[in-house]
Amino acid sequence: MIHKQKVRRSTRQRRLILDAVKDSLNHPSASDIYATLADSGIGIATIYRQLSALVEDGEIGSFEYQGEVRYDPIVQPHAHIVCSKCYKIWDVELPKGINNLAPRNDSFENFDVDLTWKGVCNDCR
Amino acid sequence: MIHKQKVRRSTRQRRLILDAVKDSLNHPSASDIYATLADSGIGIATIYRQLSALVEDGEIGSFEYQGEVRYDPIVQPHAHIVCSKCYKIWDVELPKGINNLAPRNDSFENFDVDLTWKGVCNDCR
DNA sequence: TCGCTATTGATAATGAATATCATTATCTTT
DNA sequence: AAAGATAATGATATTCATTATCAATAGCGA
Repeated sequence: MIHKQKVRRSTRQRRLILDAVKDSLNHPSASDIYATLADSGIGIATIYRQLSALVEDGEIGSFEYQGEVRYDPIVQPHAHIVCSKCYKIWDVELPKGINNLAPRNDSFENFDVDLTWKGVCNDCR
Repeated sequence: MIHKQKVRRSTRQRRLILDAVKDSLNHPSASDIYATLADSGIGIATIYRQLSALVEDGEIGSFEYQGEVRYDPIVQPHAHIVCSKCYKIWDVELPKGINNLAPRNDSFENFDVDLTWKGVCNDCR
């Protein structure tokens, strides 16, 4: 065998963190999740560790924005639109056929796209 | 008058930092530029301050990647393609007509797009 | 229940970026 | 060219997000 697959255990902490992300609406950061689960007694290190693990396991999505990692209950590919004033984030769908527009050639195999529209939202105008 | 426009002064440090970014090929971070200009005696705080100022003035571009801000000699809109293994970055052109695919509606005015393709480059396979 | 080891929580450590502040250098006006 | 106003600098302290360390705990298979 090449790789001993490390078994992922189901812990109270992991279940709570996954639920918190799945129930979220605002693309929370690690410290947002920590705040949400404040009365659970979960340590901040565990928050970071499990969020990374959940992303690695494909249970949640992630992207970086404004100097921190944001987590996303939606794992299906989609785009974001952000306000340059208030920094709020919305989900929007990826343009149809975007993958046909990828710079496909022999030397690069692409399998993912990160797309963010930037503008000023209604509230900020 | 509404705003007293603060005049930007031309300093030796600003010129060197701008030149370093303009001459760069690898989307350098602030500490990359600091290393490049090591024997100039420029302090790290000035590196950060001027890089931000240059972006604000539209002299250079910037984007965040892997937990740090990267600077870009190209200010014209373009996309990036990154390798998920070695984390190298290449410039690619934006798909033609990408702006027509923006989710344009009354409540949001968008004027910029951030597009990154992710995959595995030739060297990493 | 036992034993192995993945996971946790507290906390130290790292790294990027910003704030502070006395000193220096630019630029405009004389 | 000199003076005055103030933007910019450099050293360094500080903040903030994230990761590393490690002894103690708790899943899970035998």
